[in-house]
Amino acid sequence: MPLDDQKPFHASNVQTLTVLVQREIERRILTGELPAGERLSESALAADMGVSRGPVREAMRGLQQAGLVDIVANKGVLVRKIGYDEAVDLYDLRGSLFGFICETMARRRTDEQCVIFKDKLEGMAAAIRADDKEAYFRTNLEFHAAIVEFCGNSRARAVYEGIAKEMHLFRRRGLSLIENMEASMQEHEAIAAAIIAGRAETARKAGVRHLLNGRDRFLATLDPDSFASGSERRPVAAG
Amino acid sequence: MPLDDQKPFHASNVQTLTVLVQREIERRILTGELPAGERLSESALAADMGVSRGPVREAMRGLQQAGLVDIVANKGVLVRKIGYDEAVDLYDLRGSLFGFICETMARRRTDEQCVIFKDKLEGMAAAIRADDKEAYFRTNLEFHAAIVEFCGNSRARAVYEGIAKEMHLFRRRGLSLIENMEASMQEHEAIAAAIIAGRAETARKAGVRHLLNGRDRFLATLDPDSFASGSERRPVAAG
DNA sequence: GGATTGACAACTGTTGACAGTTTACATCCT
DNA sequence: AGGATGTAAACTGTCAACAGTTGTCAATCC
Repeated sequence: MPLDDQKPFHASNVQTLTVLVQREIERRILTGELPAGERLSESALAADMGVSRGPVREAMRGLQQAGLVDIVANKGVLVRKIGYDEAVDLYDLRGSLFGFICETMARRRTDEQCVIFKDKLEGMAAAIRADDKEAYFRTNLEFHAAIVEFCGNSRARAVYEGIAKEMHLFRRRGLSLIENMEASMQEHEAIAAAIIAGRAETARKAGVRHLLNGRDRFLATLDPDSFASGSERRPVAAG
Repeated sequence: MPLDDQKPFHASNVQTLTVLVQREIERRILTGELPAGERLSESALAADMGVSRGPVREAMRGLQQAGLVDIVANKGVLVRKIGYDEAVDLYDLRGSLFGFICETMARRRTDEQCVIFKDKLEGMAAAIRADDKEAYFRTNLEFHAAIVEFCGNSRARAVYEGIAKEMHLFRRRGLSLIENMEASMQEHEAIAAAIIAGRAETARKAGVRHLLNGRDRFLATLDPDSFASGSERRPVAAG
């Protein structure tokens, strides 16, 4: 079982190979180890991980449904390649989902959640005072994760996280640390304030705006020609 | 190949058994032929469809990612059972998605789309005048499908349709024809007017409201105890 | 009588092998 | 020389068999 060599005593090997394989391939895709557009060979992957082709094929089926790979009959499986327009679409969709999640948390939040929530916020503020971009990046992730977790709508959470993973397929060119921490922080404070106050619609708008701002910041740093090297549309749309 | 016996001349059998099997099982689940909570035996399904277990297992993996079944290691696969709270969550999420889709179509709509769109609307109006509930139900579906297609955000469309499928897991108790056609029609007209006028935010709100009204109409017809016969939470939440 | 234990049956997880398709390459014809 | 054609290698799709686990049921022990 070459996938996890160190096998703790009673680690209860109740983990299917398929799950392990899927997780591993997903990791390789998300880290860019397997770049977008790459053609994946079942045999090669199976041999590389020391398993047979069955689990690999099953894992592929899961990754396809998650939108990380495309499967073409009798040809193979390709790491999905996302064009400019699709990237914009994904940002918009994710923004809408995040807005919904903020709105939902604003409706359902509990007191203890608010406490933890304020903690994350303070963590980010501290990172700004220390001018520690790395720490800000980390607490920023925690802040977002907290919202998504606390919203309490588990299906929304799963969909949101799926879209987020999918976006790694194109965001992996210069892993944008946040440049303008102050602006980002203001948006976070607006979100947090609305959620804590229980103002659902305000929270929604703040959440959407935050992610759309992120979208624009990202697209601004981008030469559109760096996209669409595949079979993609041009930046006509989204008007 | 017992699944599709009639094989047209050059129908290019470039269809994987896995896809066929997945579609068939999905159909059985969506029609209620395989009820929620049912335990699915790979061997039985494989034998029933005249294929081996491999394609069936792969299909299951896809259905799991789609949220239609749960897979438990070494025990089997269960048709997913959705509790009351989860149903509410799904309605909310779907409503938000539909709002986003309406908003997006309002931004991107073309003239010819508007023409087709008005056609569907007129079809519904005609069904109301004829007091033909069945026809209204059908054109209603077409109306919704048109919006989802015309919004142009293919990922949003896929996610939305996935959630819609998932909701068949609990909506299948009395397949609600629309009782109050007039109220429903007014909401449709509000959506259509906003989309045609290009008022994105208005369209979004109208879309969300339409689906939330549908949610409330559905929940009202429901004895909460008819749910949650599984391992589910109670209607405590959503406050 | 009730609980525990052990064996058996059924099923899932995984593998290796076979069949059909695609793709690349070398050969042949124009 | 350039293009078409046929062949072979590589890979995917599918299957049948093996190994390991789970759950059941009966026999045994307290």
